[in-house]
Amino acid sequence: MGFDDADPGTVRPGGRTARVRAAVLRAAGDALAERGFAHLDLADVARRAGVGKTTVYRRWGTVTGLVADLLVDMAEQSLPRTETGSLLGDLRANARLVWRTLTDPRQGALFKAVIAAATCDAKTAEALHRFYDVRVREWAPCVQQAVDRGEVPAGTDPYEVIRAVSAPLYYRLLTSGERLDEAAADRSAEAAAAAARAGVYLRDR
Amino acid sequence: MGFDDADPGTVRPGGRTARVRAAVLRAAGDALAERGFAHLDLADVARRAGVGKTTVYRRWGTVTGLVADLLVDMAEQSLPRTETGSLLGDLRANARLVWRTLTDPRQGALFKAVIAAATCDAKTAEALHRFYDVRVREWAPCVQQAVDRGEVPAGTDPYEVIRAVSAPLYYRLLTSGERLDEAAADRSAEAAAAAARAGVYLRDR
DNA sequence: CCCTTAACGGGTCTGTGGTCCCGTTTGCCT
DNA sequence: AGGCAAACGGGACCACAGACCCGTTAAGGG
Repeated sequence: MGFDDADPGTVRPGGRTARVRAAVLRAAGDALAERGFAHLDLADVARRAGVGKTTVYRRWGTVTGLVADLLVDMAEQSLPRTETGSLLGDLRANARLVWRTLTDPRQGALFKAVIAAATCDAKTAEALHRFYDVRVREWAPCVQQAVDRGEVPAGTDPYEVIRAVSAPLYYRLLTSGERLDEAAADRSAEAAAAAARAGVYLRDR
Repeated sequence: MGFDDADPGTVRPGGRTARVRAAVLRAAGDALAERGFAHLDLADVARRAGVGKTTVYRRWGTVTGLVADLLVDMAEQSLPRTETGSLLGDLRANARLVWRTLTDPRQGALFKAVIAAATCDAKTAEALHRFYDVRVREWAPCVQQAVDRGEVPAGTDPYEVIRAVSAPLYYRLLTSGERLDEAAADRSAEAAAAAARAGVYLRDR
């Protein structure tokens, strides 16, 4: 007795299994970016990946399940942050990175789709939260450095500052028809820096 | 010859037609809040509304089409803003209104679903943009009043300030697992006010 | 207060997204 | 290197979302 049968792909993760996963996730990203979350068909993903559709259904089961795994994969490939020596410079670098990502045709559409998927399924939402957690952690140190330099008050919450940089860009992407431009990115960095200097992001007040 | 046949519901918009629309939109909102965008079934909406499913398919056709009409309806019922006499007070009132909306179980889920739908269809996205445009326009005057009072520099873009208040709340709702609390609402209002005072939202620089 | 016809509703049909079965390939352990 | 079973692949199968047909109800104009 016992739970002999684990999820497919966990017992023999090497060789073919890994190749199949890579091909399917790649295809899923493409399909998601091109056709959007609502029109995603797992059979189409299988076709693009050159894989049997049974395989996709067996290993991922649903669209949201596939997106969740895609997010795990995306979280693993984190880009390193750049350091400029000032808080505003660092935040601006971060804002422009986000801006470039969201305005890139493939990436922008992909992020929209992934966010849509996360609103429809708890597991996927969890994966999305992890993804952003990784990104925020990567950039948070620049705020601590600013505290050490005396640019912002001690006790400033680094995570809140970093999130404040991205928030306006995502909000605009999702709720506004206006084009995201570089000026918007710089503005969001400046706003976050100004608020941080003013002590808005101090912990427990 | 000619395009005699307009969209259903446009030629005889009174009486039964209006009742059906109201019932269906109400049911759609309920279903969307309960089951989410991905699991929305038009036949289920019809059942909840006490209406034939043929009617729903004929008038709205697709899930995203229905959501788009729901957004038009939502945009029409705009709540009046409150005035407190200071920019920070007004922004805080706005932030708390958004916060209350997003943390309300039904409304919060509904907004998530509606945003998800908008990422999947251009028409729906258009409707969503209009919805937020209405909301932002409703609140923008408080920024102009702050300019008149000398609280923020002349040339400050009112729309940018109002959007800056909502952005962190929506960003957190969508990308973070953490609970949205009143403190977060107040912080977003303070951040927007601080950035506005610092001249971050000045037009054309 | 009719008459026209826009709009609704039940019933039926069909295309396709998703499941299942079973034979084949290939990791991985000894 | 050999063998066991994990994972894959093709294709048949099934359930149901969504289209269609046609008879019924009730707006709205004269």
